[in-house]
Amino acid sequence: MARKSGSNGEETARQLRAAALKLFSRDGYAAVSMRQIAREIGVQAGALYLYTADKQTLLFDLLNRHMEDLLQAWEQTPKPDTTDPSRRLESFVRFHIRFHLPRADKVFISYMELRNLEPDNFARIEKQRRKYEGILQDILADGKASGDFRVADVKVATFAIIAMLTGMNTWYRDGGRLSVDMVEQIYLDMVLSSVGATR
Amino acid sequence: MARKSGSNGEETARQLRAAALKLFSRDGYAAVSMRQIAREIGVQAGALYLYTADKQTLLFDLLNRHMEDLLQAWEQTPKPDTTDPSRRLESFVRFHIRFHLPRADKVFISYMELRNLEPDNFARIEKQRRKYEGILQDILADGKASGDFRVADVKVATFAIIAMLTGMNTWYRDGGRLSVDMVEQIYLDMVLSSVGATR
DNA sequence: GTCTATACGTCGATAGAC
DNA sequence: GTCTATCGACGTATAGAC
Repeated sequence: MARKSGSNGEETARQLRAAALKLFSRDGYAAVSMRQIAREIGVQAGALYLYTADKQTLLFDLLNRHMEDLLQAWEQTPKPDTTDPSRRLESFVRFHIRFHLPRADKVFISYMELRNLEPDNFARIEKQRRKYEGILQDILADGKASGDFRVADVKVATFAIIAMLTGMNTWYRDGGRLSVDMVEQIYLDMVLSSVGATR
Repeated sequence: MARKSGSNGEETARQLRAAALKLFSRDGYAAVSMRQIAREIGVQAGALYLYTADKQTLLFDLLNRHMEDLLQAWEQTPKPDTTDPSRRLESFVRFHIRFHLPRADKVFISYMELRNLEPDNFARIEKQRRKYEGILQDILADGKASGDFRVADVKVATFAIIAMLTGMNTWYRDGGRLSVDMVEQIYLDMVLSSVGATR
């Protein structure tokens, strides 16, 4: 199974994605060269092309994997055994925070480097993003219909809540003043309040 | 006063900033070349260096001017003649939306290109940003102290509200489904609710 | 699987003519 | 104030040796 030498196709491919993620998130896609990425993992620039068709594909793979992981993680999250919109919203908010907080780099490039995707790749990522937003949008729509939420516009509320939650990544740091649990509770309270959820 | 020829120092400098803003916001600082900017305003690349020391200074000037405009605009905004925290928060929210919505490009690069600032420049912009956030933070702290707001953590609430509001720029387009006034009212309601403001 | 070498283009910035 | 010409460095990507 494993190769005998210090090199291994799968392992190098993994290192390549890790190095690209690190450098893209720190310096930005356009500012990072294939030479830098190669240096980071200790190979020559030419060798990278054994693992990726080109730089653009490397970026797309990172974003695509991230969105697939996100959607799959939601699928596999146990759902509350209730139709109560407030409990469903709570479940979504807690999931969102717990998925996004430990993945700051991936979340960051998924937002910042969208414009560096070629049109076809951009469309594919956007489709996944809309699917994720649709989860929240459905919860808000149900809560509005049932009278549990006071929401003037479901689409706007969806954008507002996602922006609020994802903004957490810009300031949260491990070992800071607040624990993940505390932050989670604070944001949960604000989100529920913002849609007038009965508490 | 005005020069007689087709060229004019002040005017060219203005065109330079406008072209840089347009291209940086569309393609990103790192992806835009000085040659592209020069082509955009119809001069040669070398001529740009009459108006800016280098590319980095050009970026810093854009961000610095934007932050100065923001802080100055707030200074000049009439304040409600009341100490009611809800009215002060309303005033801030309306100001934020009306200032940011028509300046999508500047807001965008002020956030996206922060990492392309050299350390000294970054520190200066961050200082201005913190000053702006302090305005909201003070309002929330006062509202919490007076019992008008239910806010678990003032700093977190500040970040959450600014993220929610600024996120508007990622989706709002002129001539869309909702007018500025409608969007303003929707966000205002959500912000007030999120801090449990008495309404 | 990784290397060296290289093709070929573009970069930021400067020098000096006009 | 703008131009042309140019420097030296670096960019992505490929070819072919080992």
